[in-house]
Amino acid sequence: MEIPKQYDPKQAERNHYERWENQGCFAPEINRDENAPVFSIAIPPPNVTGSLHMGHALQHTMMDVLTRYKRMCGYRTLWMPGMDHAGISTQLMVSRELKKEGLTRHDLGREKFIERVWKWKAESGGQITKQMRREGASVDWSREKFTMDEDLSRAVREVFVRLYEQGMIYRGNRIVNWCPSDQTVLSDLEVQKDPQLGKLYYLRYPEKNGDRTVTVATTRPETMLGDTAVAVNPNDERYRDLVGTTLLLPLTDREIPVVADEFVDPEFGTGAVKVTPAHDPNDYDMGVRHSLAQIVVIDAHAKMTEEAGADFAGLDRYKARAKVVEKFEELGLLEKVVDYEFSISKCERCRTVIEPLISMQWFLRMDTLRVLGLELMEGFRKPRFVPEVPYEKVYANWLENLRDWTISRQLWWGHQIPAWYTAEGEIIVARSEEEARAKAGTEELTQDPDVLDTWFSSALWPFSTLGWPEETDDLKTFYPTSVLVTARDIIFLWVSRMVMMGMQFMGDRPFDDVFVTGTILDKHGQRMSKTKMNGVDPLEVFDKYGVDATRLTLASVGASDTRWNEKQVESYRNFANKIWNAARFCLMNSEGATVDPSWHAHLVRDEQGNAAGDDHGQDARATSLHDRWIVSRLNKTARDVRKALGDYQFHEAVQTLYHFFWDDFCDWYIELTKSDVTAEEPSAQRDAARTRLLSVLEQALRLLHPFMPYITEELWQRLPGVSQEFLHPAYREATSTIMPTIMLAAYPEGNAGLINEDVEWEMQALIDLISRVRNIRSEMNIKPSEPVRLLIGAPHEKLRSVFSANTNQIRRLVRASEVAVSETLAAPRASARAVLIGGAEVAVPLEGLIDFEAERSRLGKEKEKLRAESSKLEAQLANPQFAERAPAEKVTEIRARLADIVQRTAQLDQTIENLG
RNA sequence: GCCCGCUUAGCUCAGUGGUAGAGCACUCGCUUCACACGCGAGGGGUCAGAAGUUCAAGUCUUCUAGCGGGCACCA
Repeated sequence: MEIPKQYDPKQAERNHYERWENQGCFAPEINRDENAPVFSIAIPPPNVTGSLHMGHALQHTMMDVLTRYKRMCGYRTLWMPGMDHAGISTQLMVSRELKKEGLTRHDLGREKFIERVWKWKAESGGQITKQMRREGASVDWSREKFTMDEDLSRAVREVFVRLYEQGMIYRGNRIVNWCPSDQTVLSDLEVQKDPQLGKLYYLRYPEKNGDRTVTVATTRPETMLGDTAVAVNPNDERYRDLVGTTLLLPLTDREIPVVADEFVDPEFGTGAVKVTPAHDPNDYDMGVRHSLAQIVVIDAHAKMTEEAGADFAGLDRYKARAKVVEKFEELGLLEKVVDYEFSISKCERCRTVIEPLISMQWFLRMDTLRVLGLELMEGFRKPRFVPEVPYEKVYANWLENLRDWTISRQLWWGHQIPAWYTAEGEIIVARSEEEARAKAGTEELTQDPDVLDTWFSSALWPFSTLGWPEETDDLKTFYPTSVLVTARDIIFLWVSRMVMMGMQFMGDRPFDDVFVTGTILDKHGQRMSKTKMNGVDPLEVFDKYGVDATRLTLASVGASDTRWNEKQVESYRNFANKIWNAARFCLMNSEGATVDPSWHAHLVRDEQGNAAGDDHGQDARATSLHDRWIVSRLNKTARDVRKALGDYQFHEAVQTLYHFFWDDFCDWYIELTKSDVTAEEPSAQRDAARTRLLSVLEQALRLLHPFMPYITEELWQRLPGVSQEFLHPAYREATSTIMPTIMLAAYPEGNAGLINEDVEWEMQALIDLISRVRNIRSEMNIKPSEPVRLLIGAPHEKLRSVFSANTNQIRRLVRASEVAVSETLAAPRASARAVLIGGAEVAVPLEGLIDFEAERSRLGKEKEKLRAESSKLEAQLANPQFAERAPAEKVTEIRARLADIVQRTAQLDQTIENLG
């Protein structure tokens, strides 16, 4: 059998995904067990313009691990894939393409432009779907959804109409965040606050009837052209007599009042605030409170309007700023300009500085929805946030201070708002134009040109993708979904909105659990971002180290932030290679054997802990200590992995598997079984050992599969004897005609009856013996090729039989020429010795080789370690309160440990004395 | 200003009251018939600091320092 010495991930990655997908292994229908429990995940839909980044790879890995794991456990699993239409980004992308052709979207017109977007999507959108196949993501592509699909669009219209009819959606002229570059309104969440080093300008406004001036401070002098008042705090002594008086607004012929408002902080600036209701959210509110005029001096392109006066009309906002300052200076009304650090609102996508503008938009009232979202957190159907701290609180905090959500966008790409206007300006909200005409009783209708915020449709994702508003089987089966796996920054944007919409329209939470992943930072601890150019491309990592190794790395990140560490991927690449070579060894020695998943069945212990058929290796099936031990280890591993995954402790699951495979299986089991397995002559004993080895490997591959789908499938397919019988019963019916696959094999159970602590203790003694002798060899500088003799003294009868039964293995692993086991140790003076578990001792006679000084120092170090531990334990026991208050079992444990150390110390002393 | 998180081996990180761990890096020795992406043996930690609770604290409480994040305000 020719198997390369090095694992080639690319080859395995090419071999299996297509078959999995084509054979329908990802679809829930493959499970024919009517009573199967259900597991479902709705993918946080990636952006149609996006391509895979580390954050996706991280979340997809975790979702896929969970999905594959649950599938192997026999759940009816659905991981629903899809994308959102990313209104602004997509429109920008296609507009940029048009620009290269010398066109704008207006040249094409709305309809042609939308066609062009669909064409773009078909040709270059959705890179992520291809990349997800590379990741091995076991999503059901037959159900793939896109937020602009007709069925999802219908759900959007339905929700809009219902919310409107309930009075939760309204249209209003209010101050909003406007992006002068994208020419659309943005929600609060699409606005990014950036720190900025700017200036604070102190401007003087003269009194109408008097000689005084009032100084106001502003970062935006150009807005003074739209001022309609100056506000002071009602309790501010300095300005009390000014309240109610009139000021002359410079550069205009306007007279503005001084008003008193609690909002003004007397401590800040001059304590007098210019009020520009049309261009500042706080001023807008003040304007409403004092019935001030709203004078629009800046337009949608951030240029000054006619209202700003002839000198300024048409100027860009920054040019106007300079000009205003210049004029104030000329008039002697500029008191001072100081450097000032503040934060400025920018468009999250294009980084243009936001212009607060008064504009007619659609809003979703948040008060009722907020209550739904908060009530859920107190109810018994509350989603479990993992980690609970701090995300449960973050989520609730945000809900508590929410402002109404601006849901309209001045774009063409998106769900056009299902609202029509009659010639008289009456608003008709309907599911379709026909319905609108019927409602209005006229044909003369114009549809609102705006579209809805992309997140409006994303908020419906967990149920719209399952067929809502129809009561489909999918909806009944898979809602609520089992878990949402997502990044921190999506909690507000998406999680809370999905919860509110789910509660409103499904009457239930959209997911049972919310797992919030950590963030992968660059090696300096900075967030990866396009602008910083510090991102690591997951596809490059796949190419360099393989998908499976990358998945293990990502799964280890868990819920806390972690710096990207390529060395870590390398070590998992090495792990994959280790798996490959372990399998290579098994396969190279597999003649005469086939995998038998139930070979260990006779080892199951009953409730009293007695092993059925276990008569210490005398059984015809001839299980050795290491066979019983690896079965115990394997079941413990399965149990621990299951527990870890149940708690979303991916890192712990990976560690457990890594340790089991490398340390237990490779370093000990394979090494201990080698002498049986590699026998030249065929024999029943040899083939039985080979069968056991292959069978353990097969179980190990199943354990690893959810994390490392490719290598496990690649190797599993090569195992002799794998068949339909290996699959979980739920899949046998549907898969009778297809090739068996490890992804539908039953996940190992972690059977408590197969965990045997006595066996583990005996094995530990054997491992201890071998390690101690190896340590002696190394410390005494004995050449690896030089055989040694071992004299073992073991007062414990059980251990004597363990050592005696394994003399072959011991000889092999420590290169011993002879292993003599007796009750008490009688060794020549010139021996190196070690004290072992269970009161046993080992001596390695080293006539002429031993350096007595070195040996004394080696034993001295040993004793020092024991002394350190015993003094700790003694101190603990010396405290009378310890015995009084600590649990009895703890006291017993400590006493036993101390007794053991005392005994070992005595043995060591004896040994040192014997050295002379 | 309010809230939260982090600080453990040289590095990256695990560790939910009871013997301080892993990977990488480091030292020494090995072409041992699965694997040098390997094998064997080692060294390395007053768990940021202080005080407290407890029989017992890396783990719980409070405070301090440093780093990071979120929210509000920012005239």
